[in-house]
Amino acid sequence: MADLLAIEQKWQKKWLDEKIFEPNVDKKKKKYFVAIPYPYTNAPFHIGHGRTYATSDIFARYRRMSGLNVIWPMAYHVTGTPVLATSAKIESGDEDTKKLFREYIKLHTKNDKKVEEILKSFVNPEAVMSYFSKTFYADFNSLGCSIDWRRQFTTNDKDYNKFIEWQFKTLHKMGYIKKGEFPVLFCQRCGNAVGVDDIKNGDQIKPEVQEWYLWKFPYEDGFIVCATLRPETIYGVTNLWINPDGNYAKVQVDNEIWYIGQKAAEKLRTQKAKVFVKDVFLGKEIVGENCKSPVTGKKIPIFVGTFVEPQAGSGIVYSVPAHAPFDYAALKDVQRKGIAADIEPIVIIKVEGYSEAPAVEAYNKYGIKSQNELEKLNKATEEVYKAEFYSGTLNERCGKFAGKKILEVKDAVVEHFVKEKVLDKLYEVNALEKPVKCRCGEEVTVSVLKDQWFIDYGNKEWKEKARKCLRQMEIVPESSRKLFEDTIEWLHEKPVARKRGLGTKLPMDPSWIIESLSDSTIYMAFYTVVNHIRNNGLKPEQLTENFWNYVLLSKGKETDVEKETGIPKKLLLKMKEEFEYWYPVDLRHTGNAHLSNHLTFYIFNHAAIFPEKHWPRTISMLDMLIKDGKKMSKSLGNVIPLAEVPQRYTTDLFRLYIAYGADLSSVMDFKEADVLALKSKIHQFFNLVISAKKGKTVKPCSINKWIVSRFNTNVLEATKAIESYNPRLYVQHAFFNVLNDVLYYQRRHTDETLLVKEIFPEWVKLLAPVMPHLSEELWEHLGGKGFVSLASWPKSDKKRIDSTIEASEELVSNTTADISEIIKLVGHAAQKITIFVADEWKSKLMAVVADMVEKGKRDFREIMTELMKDEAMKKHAEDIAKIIPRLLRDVKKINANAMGAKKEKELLEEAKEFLKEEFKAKIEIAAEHESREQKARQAMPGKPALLIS
RNA sequence: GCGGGGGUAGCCAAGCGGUCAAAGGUGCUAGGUUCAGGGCCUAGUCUCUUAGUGAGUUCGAGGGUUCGAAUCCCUUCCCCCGCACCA
Repeated sequence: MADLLAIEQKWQKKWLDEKIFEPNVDKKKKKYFVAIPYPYTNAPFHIGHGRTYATSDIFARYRRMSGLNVIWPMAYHVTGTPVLATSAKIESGDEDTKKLFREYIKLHTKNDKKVEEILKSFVNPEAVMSYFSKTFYADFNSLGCSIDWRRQFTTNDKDYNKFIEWQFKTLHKMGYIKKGEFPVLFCQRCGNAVGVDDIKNGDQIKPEVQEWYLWKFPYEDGFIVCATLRPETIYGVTNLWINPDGNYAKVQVDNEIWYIGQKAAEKLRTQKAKVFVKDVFLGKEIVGENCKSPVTGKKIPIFVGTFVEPQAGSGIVYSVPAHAPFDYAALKDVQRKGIAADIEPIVIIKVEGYSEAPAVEAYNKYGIKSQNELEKLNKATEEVYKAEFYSGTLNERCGKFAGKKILEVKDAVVEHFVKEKVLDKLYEVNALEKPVKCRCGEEVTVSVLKDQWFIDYGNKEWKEKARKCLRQMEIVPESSRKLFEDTIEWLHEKPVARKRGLGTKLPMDPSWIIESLSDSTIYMAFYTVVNHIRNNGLKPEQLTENFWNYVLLSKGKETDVEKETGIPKKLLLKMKEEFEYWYPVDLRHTGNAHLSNHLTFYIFNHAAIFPEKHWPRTISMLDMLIKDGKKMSKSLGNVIPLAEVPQRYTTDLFRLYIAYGADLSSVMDFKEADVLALKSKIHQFFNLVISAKKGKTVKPCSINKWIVSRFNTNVLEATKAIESYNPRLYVQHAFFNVLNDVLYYQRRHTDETLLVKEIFPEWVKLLAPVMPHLSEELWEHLGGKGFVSLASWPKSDKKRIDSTIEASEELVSNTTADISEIIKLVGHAAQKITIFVADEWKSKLMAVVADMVEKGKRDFREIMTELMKDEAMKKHAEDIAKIIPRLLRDVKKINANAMGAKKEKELLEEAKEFLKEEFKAKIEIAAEHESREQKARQAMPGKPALLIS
């Protein structure tokens, strides 16, 4: 058995040695830029990464063979906190971390002493980065990836920093970067913002920032503050509800006095500049008093509401009885006690399908009797809110907002009244389970960060540009487009910088570091020039704003830039030329997990900075990879490192399995048993090609025409599949279908000359994208010139695709199958097999019926009449009358392409030897009418009758 | 909650108005093979029937459109993913 691993290593070395994947600007050739997200350097690759990279390589190799000048560069992402965290943990002697990384290192290093040395060096983040970039390089190569390695860099390199600074200055000038307040989940003890990962059971309890709106109702020396999620209902307020036994406080908040729940006052401490409790009181102490509506100035009384939770929101709620079932229920309760008799629900929302006041209607419908019937009230509330939200419109009582749809009015209301200083916000930690605690044990709060830097994906013009960019792009799979559209819509201000981590300093404010999702959006442009920067020893300070403006945006004059930076004009021109040749990115291929962040940012940032001609072309995505039905995870111990792939399976086998195992758009379940089952197919293929014998001449015969036709069909289909980013279908045609055809061909025909001379060289090329190593080896064996990786993609010759000949062979193979079946039923081997070919009139019959059914005529009499117009058919009238109903009942039995009795007989005669061999029996072929056998009458076009004896 | 994707034979997974009892793989069964080493080939694998081209019931469930539906429409149940400051 051939040593496939050795073959693979041999070719990987040759590819690198001969630098065949290092393309240069060639204006005669169309370029194709493949840019796969650079990997993050704090853990080794596993086979999940392998799925992304193997499929990328298939696309890159295909494009290269189809004549494009393909470039696929690669770099390393190191910005952010994870690498720092790793180093910190190693330094602190964290045994779990050490153990984990020791295992990682062992994947590439056998020597134990060396392993420990490397591990020790990891206290330095630089060492972690450089170590993983080296192993990544090795892994990419051992996967056979056709990468141009001249352009590698890390995102912490000085020149890269300069590039990112330029990007952010540019965005800042456009007004897309701004400063503002921002609420975050925060741990007071750690003094840090906390993400889901930093929170105990964070992934399960799903902590989030809940935003409450606070309406300020003027009262005495300040305001009574009510929390709501529906600020637009303010016009319908009749009174306030307060829990009589709840703890409340008179609080100084900045320069105002607020009357609010004590718990709320605590929450405000981390959200407002100044919060000072002046006095405390129980809810009942202000029951019966009045405040004023902040929008109408109307008198608003305060009543007892036992349903009010003092800890939630501000601990005081306002009542909108017309639209909130809870409020109406509470109102009825107090009215029963003879209080508030004069209060009537104020209707402010018009809702389709509801009477005047939806809450009143729901209250009656559910038969609610008190504010304590939580279950019914919650149901009623949900129903009313939904209806109001989707089909409600504010009515004439709502001032300048009258006539607006609820769906659209909220933001406008908020914006207006925040300006009027009667509406404010309160943030609260919300989660499926409370309290929410940091890993350190401290309870998580919401803090409002002042002076936070944002990137404003909410900007209207920018969104419009992003939409336009998306519209022009090809999205694979197309079904994901909607998700992109939605993401573009909901994205808004995103914090763009942090205080911690590696990365580029924000040029507007160097105390901040640009966060790592934001520094990786347009870096593909950097690939096009980084080799020149490095080869010419350009210094970071030479890479000024004007330099980038000139090279990447064609702004300014080279002489001016030369003067400013000292970079020779010639070099500037060269870099600009290179950028303009390679840009835009043609293909970005990555996991669909990146859709709602990275990939959408990629679109946004390109749309902002570059002119339309440099906007990205195609994004293709793939789903994740799981192993034997389970997610791969360290804790399950089922992670297969990519570094083990060559030894464990051989690379081409892995690639074939990855490409074939699942559609890109679905989750791939990696089953080792299936991979190994495929192994035999690869060996079969390899041996088939390598041991085929070549004769001198090819004798024309129909089976030869058949294999040529079939092969051309498969080339056509395989090409279509790979063009539409479907590796699975490509492999099915290029590998499995061709293999099956060749095997069948060999049964039918012993001479292999045609295969060796015409089919195999093309087949090997066809397989080169998915199995590049074996293809190179076989290409060489077959006498191909140069590398198959650089050979031209097989062309499908449509003239040689002959559906008649394929159908003819189907007659033979179907007949073979039928014979086997009957032999099996008979239970003994056949001595003589008689094949009766259907008479000519049956073919005519088929043609006529097919034609009529095609035209929508399926009436028995009509068809019969049509057939009887033909004199020759009349004598078969009785048979015809039996056949037609059968055909009509089951349209697929109509053989519209019947080739005729004569042709059928010829073909079977030609296959006589084959059948004889196959069944070791005497074969006789006869026309239906030549025989008296009853069986003979069963013959139909394309389906001869059989008699076995 | 909002948004997206999906439910196909023992399992995985294609198909997305007729050529569909439904590709391919895997599992299982039978036969063959000068086949020792996780081979290879052929056939079968919803039910019944039959010396094959026959009948019935299937593609989460229930309705509908159509001469015809796994494929289109409606209702319903179930599963997965995203909702950010985290790479």
